Amino acid sequence: MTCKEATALATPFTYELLHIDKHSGARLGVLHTPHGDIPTPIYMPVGTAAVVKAMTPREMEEIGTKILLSNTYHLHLRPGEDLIREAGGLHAFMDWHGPILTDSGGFQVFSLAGIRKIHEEGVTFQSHLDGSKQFIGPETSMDIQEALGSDIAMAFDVCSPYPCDWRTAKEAMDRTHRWAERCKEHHTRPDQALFGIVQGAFYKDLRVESAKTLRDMNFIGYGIGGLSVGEPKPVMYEMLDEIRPYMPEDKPRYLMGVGTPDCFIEGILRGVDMFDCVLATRIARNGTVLTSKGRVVVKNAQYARDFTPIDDQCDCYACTHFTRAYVRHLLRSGEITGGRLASIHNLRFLIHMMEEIREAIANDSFLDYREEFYKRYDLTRNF
RNA sequence: GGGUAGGUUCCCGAGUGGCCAAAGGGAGCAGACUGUAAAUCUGCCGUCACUGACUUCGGUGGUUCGAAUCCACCCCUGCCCA
Repeated sequence: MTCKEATALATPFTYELLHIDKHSGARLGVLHTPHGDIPTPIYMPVGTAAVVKAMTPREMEEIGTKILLSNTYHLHLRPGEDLIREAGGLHAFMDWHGPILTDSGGFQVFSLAGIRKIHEEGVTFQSHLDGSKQFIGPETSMDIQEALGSDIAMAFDVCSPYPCDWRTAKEAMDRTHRWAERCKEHHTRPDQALFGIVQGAFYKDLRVESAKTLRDMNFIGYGIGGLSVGEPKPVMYEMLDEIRPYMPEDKPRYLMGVGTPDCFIEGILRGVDMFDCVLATRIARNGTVLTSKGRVVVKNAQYARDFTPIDDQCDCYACTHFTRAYVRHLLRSGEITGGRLASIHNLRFLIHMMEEIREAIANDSFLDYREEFYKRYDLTRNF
């Protein structure tokens, strides 16, 4: 046994598959991390800049958050990982003592496409903050994530757009695999798990190849990247169906960036364990809330005199104390509290949904839950 | 009473003979948002029978081929003097 293998055995990370729903195949599990256990399936709220926008860690805890996301690229540029290390790591810095997953910066290579150049070595880009020239490669990303001290680090990947021709998708995928190898090679922290990321755009052969290749690299868990980048939902579901047979049963699967209620259900049905998404908090600040009956653009005029809660089925602070009319008033007045209340609600909505889903899976009734959901939830406006 | 600045589409405000249904804000209305360059962005915002027509820039009358823009008088508002 090599030293590295010994460390791997000693790693405080384990995924336990607790139960598989008899009828749907949905997975119920738990991920043990140094900062606590995470029941799966799980929704992970996103705190890009070491904060879930408009929320305090105490509030995150109150709504039942089990794990947060943060971001390598953004924290690297500001305030810098050295400062965060000096502060005692990301957990101490932001006063969140539960598990944290950091995205590698790979998505920013994709979303900030206009100001970067991808080479084999890594990515050179212009800082979106001050225009200065920057570089992040697989090793840099690992160094930053280790300095941040997140519980789960993601490999530095190349996310291709939709649509994307096969050759470009293949190149992005191959590079993702080479970079995954380099990430694994460079990564040292035994108290931090490293997840590889499946790519392959919207080509079944590539997705399968990617899933197999990464499986053979033996990561602790697997991200499924490059989805929900503008493709129709059925296309995404098809990709999930395709790779499922090649995803290790005993490892967690994380569908990156996905976060509408219906995508949760369809993802879980296809074996996904983890999700993250900015949608809930972003649409909240922009005046839309999620409810058990579907989305409600609460800032619209029709709710001016609606003195009922955002969602009468919800137990969150916003729903148990305030009305749609009031939240709408705050949102329209540009009052920070409007975005805060809507964020509290939307996050709680998704977290609570996952709680219900886990219970349904435990009872082998996930298909019934799914049917009920589609019956009551209006999807005519996309999510 | 005298002087002076001004009255523009819901509000503020630009326009000072045709390119003006009239810049730009704001407000309002709606849409978008899926590993957060997002408390952001986009569209509409006089009326209608909407690739066109009609009504509008304090009021009335006038000059002109043509007026929110020029002239006369009137009404109103701010400021200064008495």
